[in-house]
Amino acid sequence: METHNLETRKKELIEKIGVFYEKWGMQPVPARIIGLLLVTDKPYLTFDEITTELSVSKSAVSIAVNLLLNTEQIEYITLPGDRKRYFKSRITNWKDMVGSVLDFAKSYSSLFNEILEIRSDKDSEVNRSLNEIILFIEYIEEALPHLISNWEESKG
Amino acid sequence: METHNLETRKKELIEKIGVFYEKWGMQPVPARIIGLLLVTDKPYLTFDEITTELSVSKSAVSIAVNLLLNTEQIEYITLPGDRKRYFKSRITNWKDMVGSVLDFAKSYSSLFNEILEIRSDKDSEVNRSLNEIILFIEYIEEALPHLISNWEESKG
DNA sequence: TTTTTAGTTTATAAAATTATGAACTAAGTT
DNA sequence: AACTTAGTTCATAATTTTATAAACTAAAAA
Repeated sequence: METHNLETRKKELIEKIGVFYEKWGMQPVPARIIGLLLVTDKPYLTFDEITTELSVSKSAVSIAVNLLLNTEQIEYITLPGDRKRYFKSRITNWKDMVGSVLDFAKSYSSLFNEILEIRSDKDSEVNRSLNEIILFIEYIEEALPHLISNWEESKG
Repeated sequence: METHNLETRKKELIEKIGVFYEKWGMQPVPARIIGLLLVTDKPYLTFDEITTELSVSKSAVSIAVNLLLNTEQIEYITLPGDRKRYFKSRITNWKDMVGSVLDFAKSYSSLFNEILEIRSDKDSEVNRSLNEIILFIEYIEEALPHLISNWEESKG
């Protein structure tokens, strides 16, 4: 199989994407795999292509790929009579991401509820703010589906 | 000054808050300071109260407190004729946080624009998704101020 | 002027994370 | 049956992060 190397500019962008995701707590190798799968023009990359394009050990790729599969950030297909897995980014399922932002907001909300319960100074500034945030998150939770469907409509 | 120790349940909640923030990439000590300032009933805590409540060294508190001040997550007041700083959580300014969520979305958007520019396969699935995400973020950016003002109204 | 207070800075130690190579597995090929 | 492929697992090494103690600073108090 012809192994066509990515050019320097693409490699640089992969590093940049890597740093971007690292800042949000992702590990270096998974972050660069995400970048690689977004930058490459090939619809799918194999395990081996990932190791060679990123110059990273098989073990690192193995661990990273499984992490990204578990967190549903990448997926793979297989071809009949071919043991290799063909990986691609799951960015096409980006609407799920919006849902996970909401899940994040809700986990915040339930933590804040716990804080409210333990505080005895019931009418402090902090209590008022925590209450407001909890209510605002509920409001967003309700409004978001409408927002999305409005957007879907607006773009036809 | 009377030093009233926090009870076990509050200490446990501070650890839980700490772990919550750590999962989002925050360092342990800053994460626990955020928790402490949310859980305590005192309106303000001094540097020294933070070190003793969290059983953490002065240097760790010094570094953490400055990090949290720089990222505008806490603030402090001073009292006349008193060299101590009195720290509190900036959670009361939570509406600014909503703005920073948007900033985050915009930084995502500009990264995705860079990816689009470098890709040659202009009508792939990935290109369509990246484009959609960029447009959706623009839409949210426009819609959010209205959403907030509607909420402000609805709660009177 | 000396001491105390309220921190900051720095060198170092301890712990956790990350990456690697080598050995291994399990399926498919020759 | 031996070999190759497509990975996985594990022990170890390298790097980074985090925390500490101790020395330091700058202002205020005694």
